[in-house]
Amino acid sequence: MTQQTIKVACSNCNLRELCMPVGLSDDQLKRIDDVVAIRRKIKRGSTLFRNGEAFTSLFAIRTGFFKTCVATEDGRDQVTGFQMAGEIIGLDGIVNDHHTCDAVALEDAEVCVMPFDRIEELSREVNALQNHVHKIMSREIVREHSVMLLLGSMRAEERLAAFLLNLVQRLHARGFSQSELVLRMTREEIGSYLGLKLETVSRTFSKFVEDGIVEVKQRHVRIISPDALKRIVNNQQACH
Amino acid sequence: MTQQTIKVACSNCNLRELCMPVGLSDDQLKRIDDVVAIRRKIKRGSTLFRNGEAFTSLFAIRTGFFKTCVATEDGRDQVTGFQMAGEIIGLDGIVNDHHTCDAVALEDAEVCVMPFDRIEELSREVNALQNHVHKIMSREIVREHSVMLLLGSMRAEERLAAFLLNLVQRLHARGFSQSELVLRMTREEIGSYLGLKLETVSRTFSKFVEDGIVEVKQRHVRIISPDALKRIVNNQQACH
DNA sequence: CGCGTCATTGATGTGCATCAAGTGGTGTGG
DNA sequence: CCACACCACTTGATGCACATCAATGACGCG
Repeated sequence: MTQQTIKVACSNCNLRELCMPVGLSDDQLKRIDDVVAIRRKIKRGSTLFRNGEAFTSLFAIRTGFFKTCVATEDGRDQVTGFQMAGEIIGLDGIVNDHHTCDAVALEDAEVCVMPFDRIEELSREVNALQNHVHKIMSREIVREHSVMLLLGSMRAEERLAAFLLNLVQRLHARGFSQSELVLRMTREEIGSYLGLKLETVSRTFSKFVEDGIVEVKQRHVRIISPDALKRIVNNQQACH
Repeated sequence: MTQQTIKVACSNCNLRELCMPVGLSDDQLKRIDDVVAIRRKIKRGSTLFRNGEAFTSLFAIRTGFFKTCVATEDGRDQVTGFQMAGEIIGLDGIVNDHHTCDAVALEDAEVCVMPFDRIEELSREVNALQNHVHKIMSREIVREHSVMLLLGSMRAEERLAAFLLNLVQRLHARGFSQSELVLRMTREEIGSYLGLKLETVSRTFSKFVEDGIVEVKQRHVRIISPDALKRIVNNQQACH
């Protein structure tokens, strides 16, 4: 099992504003340092947790990129999300004390391990932490609403456009380019997330290239016209 | 605005085991009574809350049946869930202090209003309540995962079969029949939830009737062979 | 260099959407 | 109490978006 542990602190972590509530006192921050006691390294392709495993901790992604996926007994599976630095995974495990999906590293990754009983304990005392936990879970619920809207009512082009815009927006919030990105997942994984087959994802990319909306070279994508993507998502005519 | 308030208590509510944590002391129960201070009646067709409205409270459904739906600017919308007695709605509002979906009563309904700041306050002191809130939110996340799986990878028959089984299972947990149910929503609303058009929902119902799996008379549905429905969901051959 | 993985592109098939007509149940007002 | 209007639903005919099947091409790695 690929696992390695490192002791570290949130108080001087540059992702703090993504994971943690703002406006904490030094004392509160130090107490949170004690909760986030350990880091763990995950090799590309291996799992952080699997469906059925006991739930003990939430994980804050420090570096790397994950996918989460659910499966049915008959072998169908579906990517439910892609997660990047500063995002929290493992929330699915709270309700039944075991995980109900797999979390797979799409590149070498490092996560902060946050034992959930410690989080509950501390959030009873630090109001900002309590509210922060609630907001993180609510945010995930709202995100999933928008995925349901996408899966239930959008066409292939709209889905891929929404996907690209969402990805680049989250990367931009982390200091990356607004227009260039490197996909960490395969066409098949994108398709699974968007409810499409990989061929359809590939064809839709090609169509966007033809239309001059993006440039694609393998997994490198450059968005030439974000406005065109937005118009596609919003189901509007191309106005040229 | 259709709104009427009534003062009541959880401590003698017959839905308590659905909404509330178990194993509370009398003292803790009494304090929760103070949080769940008022009830509100909602007429069929009117909204409990709307997208954009300020979020202040969660709602526990006491009687009646709701749908929640999200919408895009360009007019598309999607039912994200159907909720019945004992279930909690409004979780979407926590993250940004305003609601991001509409909650519409599909029949005359009554809800318990639970101001969220009071919930946070009390759950700092009552561990069981804190954990209960976390579990409710996690359960919603897991439920949405299964809807994503449904929308992303199931065919029409599988979707409708899964929908019926889920509905009847929840009704059964509330003391209703395992085999008979009355749909509170239109074919169009079912379709919106399942990512299908109303005609497809209707045709799929007809197919199930032809196959002797269910009887349908208007919104009255009797499930003749739950096993056949399960086989459809699990994508198995009809065995005989 | 050769193999495996991932991606692209074309040809064909199909499940569901769309368009359209008709039915039945319900509520309303004369 | 009946006639009418309206809405939800059903069913049929047709079309289309995406799936499926298949062949080929581009990297990357041992």
